Order: sequence, then structure tokens, then C-alpha cells
Amino acid sequence: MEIPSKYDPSEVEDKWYKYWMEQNFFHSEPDDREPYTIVIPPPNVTGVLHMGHMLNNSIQDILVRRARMQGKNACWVPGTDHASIATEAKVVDKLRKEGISKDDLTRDEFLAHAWEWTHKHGGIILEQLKKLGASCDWERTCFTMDPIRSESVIKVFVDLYNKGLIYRGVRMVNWDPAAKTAVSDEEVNYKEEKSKLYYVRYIIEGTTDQYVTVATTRPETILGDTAVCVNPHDERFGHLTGKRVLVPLINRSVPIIQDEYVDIEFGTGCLKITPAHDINDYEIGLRHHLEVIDTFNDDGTLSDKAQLLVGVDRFEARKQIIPLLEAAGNLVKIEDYTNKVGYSERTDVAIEPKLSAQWFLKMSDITKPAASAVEQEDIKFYPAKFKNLYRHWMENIKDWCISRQLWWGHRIPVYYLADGSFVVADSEEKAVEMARITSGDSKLTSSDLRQDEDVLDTWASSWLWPIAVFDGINHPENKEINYYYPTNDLVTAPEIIFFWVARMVIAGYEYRGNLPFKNVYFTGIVRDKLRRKMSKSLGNSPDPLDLIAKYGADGVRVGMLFCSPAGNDILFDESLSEQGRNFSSKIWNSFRLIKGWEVDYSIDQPEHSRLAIEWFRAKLSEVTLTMDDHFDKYRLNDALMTIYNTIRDEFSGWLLEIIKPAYQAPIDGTTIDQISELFDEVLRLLHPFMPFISEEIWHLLKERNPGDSIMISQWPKPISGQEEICEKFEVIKEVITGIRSIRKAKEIANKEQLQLFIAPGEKGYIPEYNSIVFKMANLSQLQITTEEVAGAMSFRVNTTAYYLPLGDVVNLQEEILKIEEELKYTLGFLEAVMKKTGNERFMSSAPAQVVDLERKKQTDAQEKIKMLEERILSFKSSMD
RNA sequence: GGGAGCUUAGCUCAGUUGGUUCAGAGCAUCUGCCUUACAAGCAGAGGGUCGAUGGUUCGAACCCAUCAGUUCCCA
Repeated sequence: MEIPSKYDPSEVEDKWYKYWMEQNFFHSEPDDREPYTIVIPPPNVTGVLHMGHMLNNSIQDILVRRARMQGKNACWVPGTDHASIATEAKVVDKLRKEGISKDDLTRDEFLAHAWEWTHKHGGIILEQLKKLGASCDWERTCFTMDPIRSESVIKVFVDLYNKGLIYRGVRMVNWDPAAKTAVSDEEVNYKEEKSKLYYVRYIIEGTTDQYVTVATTRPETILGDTAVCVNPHDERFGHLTGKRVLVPLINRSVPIIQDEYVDIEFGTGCLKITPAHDINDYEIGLRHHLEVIDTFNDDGTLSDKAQLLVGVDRFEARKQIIPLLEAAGNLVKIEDYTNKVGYSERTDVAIEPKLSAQWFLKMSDITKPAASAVEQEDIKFYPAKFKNLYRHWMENIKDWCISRQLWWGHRIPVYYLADGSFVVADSEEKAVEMARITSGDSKLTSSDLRQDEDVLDTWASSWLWPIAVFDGINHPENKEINYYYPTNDLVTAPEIIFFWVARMVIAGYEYRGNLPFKNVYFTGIVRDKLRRKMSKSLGNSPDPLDLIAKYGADGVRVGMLFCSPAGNDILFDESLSEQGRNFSSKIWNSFRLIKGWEVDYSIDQPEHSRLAIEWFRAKLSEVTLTMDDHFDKYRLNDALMTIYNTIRDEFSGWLLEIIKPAYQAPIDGTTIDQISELFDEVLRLLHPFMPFISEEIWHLLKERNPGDSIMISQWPKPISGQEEICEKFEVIKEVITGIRSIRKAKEIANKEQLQLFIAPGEKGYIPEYNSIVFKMANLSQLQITTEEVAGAMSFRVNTTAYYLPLGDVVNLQEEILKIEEELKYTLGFLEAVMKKTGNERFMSSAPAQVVDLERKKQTDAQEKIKMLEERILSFKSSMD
């Protein structure tokens, strides 16, 4: 077989993904194996693949592939999210570009457009994930608005309503005037802004020259003022108790009230109260039974109630009201001021606090099991520090506003009767039945009912995701939900710990009586080298598909993982993908080396090969143990680094170099067969990280049967108790490295054979590995000696000394200096150790293990000092 | 304003209940090599008083206190 000298990922990756799909390896059905389940954090239907998805899904794929190889029934459920606000905004925008206004469409017409959009764009990300190698069970692909999921959401709303947990209330909400909907607190971003503080005076009713002055950042809301408020302890205003003032421009008479809320120090100490347009004012209004005058329309323009500037946008009104106040003599002064203004995460317009009727979910009770699940680590967070954040939110939880004034989403199943009363039902038929009963009108039909116009918050469907993907809401006892739930791992971003993670836990306990997942792995934000978040608008994000085309999916996956400890932001740079691709090359070349040898089954296995293979087997057990430990702790980058170093240094650098036959000589059959087995095992450890190249080489390594695949092969099982072999071999490596350094320092070519003398120290010397030292150091002779070897270059490993007699090239003066350095260090070291062993309190209070160790350090150091001193003497005598 | 986290090599990070031979890795840097698998490579080297100060301890990167810097969350 011809083996190309360069590895070409593009061809290989497409080939194997197709093969895996054809073999249906990604599909899972319940059986008697242990399940391993991950549900994908469903990407928005509007999105395209970005670096965050790449990271997140690489991690999930690594976890799933390893679990599958461990013999678990692995199931990774893919899907997409309908993303109410984002999608509706995109569709509205698209229609506007086509000259269509949403206001001109009926609800059904608009939804037809939205579905068309969804069908066109919805699957893009999932298709892109295939390029990454994602081993999702594509037969299970779900959408948060498909029939099963929609039915689940509605059913849950009805259930929660019937449990008394959903209520309708007039509340101050975060109103997005562009999207014309309420958004949750979590969807508001506060930005610091330079603005102005306007000082406005209000004349005291019944006087012509007495005023109070208030300071406000929002003069346009003056028209909605229904009180002026001072602190009851503020002596400056004591005389105003019980008086009233006139609102500027419109001369409405409003009371002066007293409330502790007012900060005496701030501004003038006198606050105007606009209950309809400020959350704090609203609360003060409730306390003092103030009138509420809403002076804004839904789109952010001033309403009739304002009396002035009707129809003018709120920001324009702010500008226009200033000259009016000035002309009326009410404006005192204007100061620069910095304050924080909330902006909608979706539309990026300033949030307007607004009173409106919304549906709320009462959170105080249903969160209880969810809070303790994380607290008691039934659900583990990686990294654990996010527990604090979660706890803080749970302890300060507020009711969840679940209605949105949109069309795209799950329409709230509330049906109003003509008299304003309502029924809640999961279908119109049931609603009619119920309405007939509540109204006593048996002839009532669906046309007498009006369904609520609003839809549910998108998270009100996402929070059911781990249950709903297995249809566990509609059919709580079905085979799949009973098998796959609870899922094992969730991989997501800390930004949505409240939006999504916490709510899934709440829903899990409410609807399954159990946690939705056992572990949550939080990925960081993908940033560029300058720590800027990667985003389209900054243009600092590479296109993931371009990266894959350039470096291969394996290269990109590895590149992302190299720099991503759990929960830390990752600073991505294209050079990381390059490093990943280089690693592919390295593996490919190792394979080419092995495949290039001529094999002769008639020759015996050389001793050095036998020993090296024995060692590497032991090493691989150690490596597997280490990797398993890293995986168990979700330290995926460490697991990757372990196999990365094993392949580069141990496998390619040591093992292959030792067993490599002489130039153009054949290799023995035993060795090649054993190497092939070991390579196989190495590839299996690599597979979760680099699924494609591992599959390709695995197939080329030996004849496989149709339907075979590394992805369904077994994850290696470590053998314990291999430490001794590994430790002994490390000593041998040091010896070889020591000889190489001397060769290098003295510019002795590798071809030139050397003699080696060994003076074993107390620990002795391990002659077992002589054949390897012979080959790797290219020796002509290896001899044990008890004597100091005069005039030779030397080095020490532990307490054993190694001598290379090199005749003239040895610079005695230089050698003495070097050894004196070593001696000086060792003496210092001994001194430090003696300080401990000479300290009675140490000897009596430190554990025996530690004391023994110190004693051993002391004797070793003493022996070494003796050896070094003799060495110096020997040099000095040979100089005489 | 309230809370949480972080600070270890040029960069990104490990460092397990305080205790093995002067604190580790990857990348970057420097030096030498196109050695017959691999220059997308190999062989080496340098680089850190573990943010500061004080305390606990026989012993502190690790525990405690104070301070400084920094990030995030909430308001």
C-alpha cells in the first residue's frame, strides 16, 4: 500500500464521518448497558457556527466518545432553540427589507414567514457540527418548537398554573421599546453613560415665590410625576410637611411626601416621584398610595397622558422639554453626571421601566430542591467556584416573568372570556369546555374565547430540554426517559447559569423528582490574544469552517483544548490550530516510519526491543491511569497534554528510536506485531480528541473487518503496579541523555563509538538495560568499575557515577570547576537537610515517613559528596 | 454600594489534606543540528525572592490577617 508522505485531513475526515454515519454508530437505543447521556445546549436557529460552539461541542464530543469506548451506551442529543426575541427580530428585519411591516401581517402570516426562516437557517449549525466530527445521534434531533416540545411546554404551563405557581400581575418590567416586549432582569445589560443632572424647581402650591428643587436625569418623565419626596429626617424640608407642589409645565398639584428611601446627600435631597417609570418610584408609590400616570406608549414615544410632546420619542422629548422648562422659569441648572443605563441584550436599546400585565412564575418554593442539589454536590460543578454564584442567585431569587409580547414562540394557553375572566387549558377544546362550566353558558363556543396574545419566554421551553428531548413531560413513564434521564454531563457557559442551568435543575426536580444532569462543565469565553471576546462585529473571530479546512477538524479540536482549562476564558490564536495540525503530522510520520520497515519473521527479537516494549507497556498503563484521573476531574486539557507528550516523547522519541532497525535492515516479526498493538492502544487513547486521524491510522495499521471502527473499540484498561519498571527506565533515559550531552559538549559525532565505565553507588546499577544503553548511546564497551576513572568526562545519576574516557578532549581545569560547582550545591543541600534532621521538634513532630525521607536525603547527599571529593582529588593528582 | 473569584516563568495555566533533590507544563525565546519518519522536525539551554506585609508552624506557593492590583456577578 502506498502511504502518502503528507497527511491530508480534508479527504480523510469526510470519508470517516460518512462511514460512521453509514454504520449508524452515533445512534443509541435503550438497552441493558449503562447509559451515558448528554443533551446539547441547543444553538439558536438564527445563528451560524462560531468559536464558542466549536469549543463547547469539541468538549462534548470528547466526553461522549470516551464514554462510548468505555462500553457505555452513549447518547448525545442534538437540537436547536427557537430563540423568540432574536429570531423574531431577524424575521421582522428581513420583512422590512422586503417592504413588509409586521403590523400589516396577521399572526398566522407572520408565523409562516418565521417558520420559513427557521426551515432555511435552523439546521445550519447542526450541519456545521458534522464537520467538527460531532458524534450526535442525528436521528434524535429536536427543536424547541416541534410538536412534542411545544406540547410539553404548554402542558407544563397548565400544570404550574393549576398548582398555583403561575399568576398574572401588574409589575414594573424591563420594557424593550424596539421589540415591544418585556425582557427579564438577566437580559438587561447596564452600561455606564455620561449624562446630565437637571435641577428643576417646583413651585409650592398657594405661593408665588416658594420652590423646592429636585435633581433628575430624566426630565421627560416630569409629566408623569405624582409626588415629590423628601427624607423625614431632613431638617431642611421639615416646614413643607403636608404641602403640595405644582408639576412644572402642566401645573398638576401633587403632594410632598416623606420616605426614608431618599438620600439626603444626593442632589438636592428632594426627589420627584414618577411611579409609572421608575422601579423605586413605583415602590414608593405603592407605600404612599400615589396615582400612577403612564406617560409613554409601547414604542417609547410620549402618550396622551403626558399632555405635552405627545408622540415625540423619549430621547427627543428629553431635549425638547429643556427649553420649555427654561422658558417657564423652572430650570435651575444642568450638571454633568455619570450613571448606569440598562440596555436590552437583544435589541440594544435603552430599557424603559414600564408597568404592564405579565405572567409570572412563583419561584420561592420550587427552587428548594434545586438549591440543595448543588449545595450538597448531587450535581457537581466544574470548576466548583460557580457554586457560589449559583447559591447567590438561588438565595435572592425573584419571580420569573415568563410572558413576552411576541408572536414567535409558545403562545400562552390562557383563554379570556368576554367578561375578562379566563381559563387555562392545553387545548382550545378543553378551554371551551372549561369556559362553559365557569360561565354557566353551555352554548359558549371557541369564538367567544380570546387566547392571550403573548408567548412564553424562550427559557420556559429550554428549561425542560433534558426531559423534553425524551418526551418525558408528555409521557413520563416512557422507556427512553426512564433510561436516559438523568443525563450525565452538561457542557455550557457560565453566562447562562441562571437563564438555563439553574432552571433546568428546578424543572428536573419538579417534573422528574430528580436532577437533570450529574455534572456541569463550564467552558470559558473564547477571546482573542488581546482578551477581547471574539465577535462578528469586531471581526476578530476566524470562521471555524475555514480553520477546519486549513488545519483539519482534529487540528482545530486539539488547538482549542490545548488552551482551555475548565471555566477559564480561552485565548484563542490560530497558531494553536497550527500546533494541532503539527501534532497530526507527527503521528502520521510515526506511522509512516513503522509501515516503511521491511519485516522478517525469521529473525529473533533483539533484547533492547523486548525491554523497550516491556517498558512502554508499563508506561501506557501509567498514562491511562493518569488520563482516567484527569477525565474524572474533567481536566480535559491535562488529559490531552498527557497523550500529546506520550506520543511525542515516549512513543516516537524513545520507543521507536530504540526498536528502529539499522538502516535498510529488516525488523523482526515479534517487535513489529507488538509495536502495532501498542500503537493501536495509543490511538485509542487519542481517539476522543482526534477522532479522524486515529480512525485512519487504526485502519491502516492492520487488516480490519467491515464495520470495524476505533470509535467502538475499547478504551484501554490500565494494569496497576507498573511504577517500578517506569522508574528504572527513567534512570536509563537519564544515563543516555547524560552521554548525549557530553557528546554534544565535546562535539563527538553520534557515529563514533564510546566506552562507558560505571561506578555503582549505594542504590546499585541496573545492568538489565545495558542493551538499550549500548544502542542508544552507541557504545563499544560498557564496564562496571569500583575505581575512579582518571582523566574521563563524568556525570552522576542518583549516586552512581558514569565515566567516558575521552583522552585529549577532556579539559581537566574545566571539569574540576564543574564538579566543584556540583559539590558546592550538594553541600548546601546537605546543610538544609541537616537543619531539619538536627531539629528535635522536627524529628519528634513530623510524620515518620517525612523523617525517613530526610534521613535518606542526608545519606545520599553524604555519599555524593564523598564521590565528588574523590573525583576532584583524582583530577588533581592526574594534573601533577 | 453589596458579594464572589483571581494574582506562580515573556504568555496561558497546573501545583491534590502544608512535608521527597533549590516550584512544574505547554507555548514563546535562545543555541546547535536539513542525523536515512518527521525543519509542520530533533537535541539542548536560559527564565520565577509564587502580588505586598505581618502572623500560625519544626516546616508555607498552599492556612490566617491586613493591604494593593484585577475580573466577574448583583444593585
